[in-house]
Amino acid sequence: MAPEVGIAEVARAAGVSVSTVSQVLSGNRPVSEATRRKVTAAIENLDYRPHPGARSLRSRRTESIALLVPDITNPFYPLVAVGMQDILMPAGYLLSVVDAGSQTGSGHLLRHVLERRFDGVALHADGLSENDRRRITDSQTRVVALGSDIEIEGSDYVESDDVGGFATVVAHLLSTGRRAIGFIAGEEVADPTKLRVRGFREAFAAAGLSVAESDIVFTSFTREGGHAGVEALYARRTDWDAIVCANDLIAIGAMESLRGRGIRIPDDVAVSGYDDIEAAALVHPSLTTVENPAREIGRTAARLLLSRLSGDNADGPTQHITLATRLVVRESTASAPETRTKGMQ
Amino acid sequence: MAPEVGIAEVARAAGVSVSTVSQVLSGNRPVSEATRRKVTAAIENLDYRPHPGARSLRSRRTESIALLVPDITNPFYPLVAVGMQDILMPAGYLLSVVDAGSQTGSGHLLRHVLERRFDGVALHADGLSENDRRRITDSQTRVVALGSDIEIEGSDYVESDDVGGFATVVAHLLSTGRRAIGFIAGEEVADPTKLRVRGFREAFAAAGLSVAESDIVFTSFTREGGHAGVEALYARRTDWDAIVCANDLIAIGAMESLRGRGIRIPDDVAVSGYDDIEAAALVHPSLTTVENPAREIGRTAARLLLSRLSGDNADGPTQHITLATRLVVRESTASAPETRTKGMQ
DNA sequence: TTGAAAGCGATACCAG
DNA sequence: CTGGTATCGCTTTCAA
Repeated sequence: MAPEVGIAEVARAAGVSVSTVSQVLSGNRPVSEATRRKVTAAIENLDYRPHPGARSLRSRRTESIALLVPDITNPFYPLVAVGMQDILMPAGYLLSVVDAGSQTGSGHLLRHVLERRFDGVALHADGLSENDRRRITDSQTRVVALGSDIEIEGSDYVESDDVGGFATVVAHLLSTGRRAIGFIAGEEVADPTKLRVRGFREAFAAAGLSVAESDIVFTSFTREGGHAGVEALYARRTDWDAIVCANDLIAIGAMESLRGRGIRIPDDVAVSGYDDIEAAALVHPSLTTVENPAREIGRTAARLLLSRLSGDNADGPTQHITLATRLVVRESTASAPETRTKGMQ
Repeated sequence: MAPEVGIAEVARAAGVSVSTVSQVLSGNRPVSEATRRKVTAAIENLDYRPHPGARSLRSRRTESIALLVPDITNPFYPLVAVGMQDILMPAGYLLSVVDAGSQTGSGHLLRHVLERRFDGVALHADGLSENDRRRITDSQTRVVALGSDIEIEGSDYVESDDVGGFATVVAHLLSTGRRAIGFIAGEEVADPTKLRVRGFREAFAAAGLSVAESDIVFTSFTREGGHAGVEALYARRTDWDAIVCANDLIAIGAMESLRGRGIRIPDDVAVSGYDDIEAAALVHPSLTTVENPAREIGRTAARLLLSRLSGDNADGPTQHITLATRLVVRESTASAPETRTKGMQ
C-alpha cells in the first residue's frame, strides 16, 4: 500500500546522488559527516528500505543464512537454531530455519534451498546423496555440516563426540552390573546411528565383552521408534536388563512400551537416552542420557560460516570441530538390586 | 565455483529466446510441447537455477513465507511450522522460521523480516506496538496474525478458542470440588494471558463464584515462570487445592516447585496446563491440559496467506478464524480424596 | 569526497 | 505461439 520508495527518491530528498546514498548504507567508502546526516534523515523520513532482491542481484550476497533440519519438532534442532542466532543476529544476518520434514531425503528441498542463494547453509550431511554433495560443492553457497563426519568437499563440519559419548553411557551401564544390554538405534543409514553403534561396540570391547548382532535393532529417531524397538528386542529374547537408545525420544517411547509390558524401570531394566532434551528430566523415572551440546553446536557452526563469508578465512583449510559431551546420570539407570546380579548371565 | 549459468545461456542452448525460457519456467503463457521439451532439456543439462533476486526484482514476489515466533524452543511453534509446511510446500513456497528470541519485543526483528520482502508473514500480533502494526499495514507484505484478536488493519487472523478452552479446564477443576484455585499466568501484557484470564473468570462466574485478584500471579511462559509462580502464590496463602497454569511449561515448572515443597499432586493440589505439548503426557503425574491445535493453526494460517497471495481472494474482507480446543484430562487433576472437601473453605 | 552510468538476471509488455 | 526490449532497484566501476 505504501508508495514504495526507492533509492532515487532518497537521493533526491537528500540532494545527493544515488551512489552516495548507497555508500552511506554500505559504508563502503568515506562519506562526509554532513551528507551522511542528510541522507540518514531522508531515509528515516521516507521510511526507505532497500530491496533485497535488487541488492543481492548486484552484490551477490543476501545477508541471510539457512539452517536445514530433518525434523523441526525434534527439540534438538531448535536449540541449534538458537545457538546460531546467538552469533548471526549481532552480525546482521537473518537466520531461517527450514524443515525438511516429510521430504524424502533432503534432496528436493536441498535444491530449493540452494536456489534461494542463502549466503550460507548449515545442515546434516548424512542422508545426502553423492549427487547432493556435488551440488553443494558446485554451488556458490557456503555450507557447514552438522553432527557428521561425512566429507563435503571444501565444507567445514562441527559434530559432537557421538562415539565417545555413547561409549560413556554404555560403560556406565556395564559398571552397574548390567550385561544383557539391548540397543535401539535410529535409521540404519543415518550417520549418527553409525557413530553411536561404534560407541556401543567400543564400550563392550573396552570391557573385554563381545556384542551379539541381534542385540541391536534399527528403527527411527522418534517415540514410535522406541515402541517398535522394544517389540523387536523382546521378539528376540526377554531377559534384557538394560536398553540403551540412540536418542531421548526413542528412550521415552521405549519406557512407555516397557511399562506397558509390566516391566519396572530401573529395577528390571535400565534405560538410557541421548541428547538430554528438556523432556529427559521430566519423564518418570527421569532419564539417564548424554548431553549433546546443541546450542554450542549452533554457535560453532555459525562462527565457521561467518569466518568463511567475511573473507578473513574464506579459503583456509577445511575445519573439523568436535565438541565434547557429558554423561547425565538420572533415575532410569539406578543400580540393579543385589538379587539381579546373581540371577543373570 | 560453477560458471554460474543464466537464462541467456539456456535460451541459446535451446535455440529459443529468453522470453520463451521464462515462460516455460513460469507457465504464464502457452508454449508448444516441442519447445518446452527443448528448454527443459537445456535447463537440466546446464543445471540452470534462476536467480531469486533478479526474479523478485521484476515479479515482486519471492515465493517464500516467514513464520516469526517469539521462542522457537517452545514446542508449540515448531508444530505451527509443520502445519504451515503441510500447505506451503505443495504450493511451491519455502517456509522460513525466524526466532525473535532474545529480541526485546519483536520490533527490531520485525523490520528486518519485512525488509526481506517475504510474500507473507505469520506472527503473533500481541507484543506489537502501534508503530509495528502500522509498519505492517504500510508494507507490501501480507500478514496473518496468530493466536490473538489484536487487529492489524487488513490482516486476517487465526486463533484457538483460548477463552473457552481455559474456562473448560477451570470448570473441570471446580466440578471435582476444588475451590482454592490459584492461577499462574504468563506475561501480563501478552494477549494469550488476557484471554486465558478471561476464561478463568468466566468459569468462576458460570459457577456463581467470585475470583480474588490475589489468586492470579503473572510470570512468564516458561518452566522458570512456573517456579516463580508457585513462590508468589504461596507467599499469599498456603491452602491452595488447585493451581491452573497458562501453559504446559509453566505447569511443569510449578509441579517441580510443589514437589520441592513436599506437596502431593493431585492429592494435595491439582495442577493443569494448556497447549498439550508432548511433554505433558510424559511428566509424572501426567498433566491435565487443553489441546491447542497448533498444527491446524499453522495449516489455517498458511491457507489464509495463500488465498490472499493467489489473487482469488486478494481483497476480500478480513477473516477471523477461531479453532476449537479440547480438554485432556490426565492424572494431575484426579479427584480430590473424600477427606479434603470437608476441610476446605 | 562525490556523481554518472553501466550492468546484475530475470519478467512482462508490446509486437509479430 | 514466439521474439525483442524496457525495466525492476540497487551496487560498483570509472571519472571527476
